[in-house]
Amino acid sequence: MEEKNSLLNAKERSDHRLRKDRQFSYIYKKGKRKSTDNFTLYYIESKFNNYRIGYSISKKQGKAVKRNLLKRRLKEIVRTNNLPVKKFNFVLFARDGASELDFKQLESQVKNLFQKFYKEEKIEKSL
RNA sequence: UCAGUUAUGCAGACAAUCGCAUCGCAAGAUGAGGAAAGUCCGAGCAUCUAGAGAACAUGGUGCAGGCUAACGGCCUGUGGGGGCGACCCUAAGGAUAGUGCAACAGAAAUAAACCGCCAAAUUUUUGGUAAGGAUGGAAAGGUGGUGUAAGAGACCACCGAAAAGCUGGAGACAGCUUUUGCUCUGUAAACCCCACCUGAUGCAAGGAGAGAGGCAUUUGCGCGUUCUCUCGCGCCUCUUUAGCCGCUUGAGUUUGCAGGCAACUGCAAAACUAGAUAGAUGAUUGUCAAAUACAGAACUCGGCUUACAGCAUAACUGAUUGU
RNA sequence: GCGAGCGUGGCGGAAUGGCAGACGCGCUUGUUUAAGGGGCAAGUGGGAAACCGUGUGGGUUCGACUCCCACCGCUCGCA
Repeated sequence: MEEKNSLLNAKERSDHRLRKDRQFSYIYKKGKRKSTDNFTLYYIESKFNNYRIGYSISKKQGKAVKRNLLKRRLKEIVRTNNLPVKKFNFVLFARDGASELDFKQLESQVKNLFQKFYKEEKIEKSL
């Protein structure tokens, strides 16, 4: 099993990222979702013993610098708190106003969002 | 000291922990901008089956000379405009090559008599008159005089305009002289004329590789159109979502010397390492007076335009006070 | 990244360089009706006024929605 996974993920990088448009559309269409004021989390179960996450930030959020900064901060928050769970795929969608928040506000909102997800799926995980 | 003009520079640094991208066996090394932006111009490069010349078409540029690979850029000047000044702004060829347009107002808009003035007749007419009024963005050069019935470049002085000549300058143009009639409204960011330039499409180009279909045996095809010349080739259409190449060292940068008023050029030396593809720089803490503006490479250069916190430096101008 | 187009009342959408807002929809008032709907008539950019108004700022012109330049916003195409 371990071997099979490593084979399947041979081309994947170590950062557990979703990158293909097809994967995004699939999760938007088939997945469940949870929301806070500025974010929506789409998620779906996966058959692999792994997780992957994608970030979506529309052009309405601002110019390139603002969008890049927001995405970096989201990636940092997800990484340091070890939020995602294996056997799931996620899309973290930033809604209007998200780029105006500072790092601490972002962190509390994203944590909140994942807690909602844990509760729904009955996953035991403490932050 | 106050007010101002011009030019230039910086665009956080260092340390610690965790994390990202490229290269590398590894250790490790390197890792966004002055505008990377807008995509407004000019090129390289690639493809359209190759190239040269002429004419036309299309689009563009527009004071002169120079710089440049090139430009609609830059420099030095000329004319015009603004400022006491340092200095700044300027799409600035041609309106006697032709055509078009100029609403409303006004008597009349490129051609004149509405009011007024003068004369004659005489009770509402005729003739003269562009000085004055009124309209307009624009009304037949302007001001003052002579003159006259009243007037008028009809004549005179000064200013202005046009043409010709001479002088200076590389030239744009400037200065001077003479003559002319003051005959000649504005608009070319209206068509246009003149001079010069100009094939199209953009790395989502395209290439390698892979695949499918159609036409056909000497006609056909080959960069907007036509013609001339030299040539070439079986032709046409479509797919390729993943990956590979294109993908970074260049008309480049810095320093020194030399030439040039300058833009810039020549020579010598030195250093050079972003190349991603859901697209790499973040989080936390400490120190510096503070770290905060505009903002993120996407084939590559040269410009232009626009955005911009906090400063720093140099030269110059005007005013005031003191010596 | 590259390319193309658009911007005028509340909405759609006209307007040779010459009174901005034709025309349609909507809205308001009056009238008709027992009432509503419908019909008919009038009005409808902002402002007390001066005046300002065609995305914004300049320019050309006597005069600009229209021509030129720069910027802003929106839409579409190219995988």
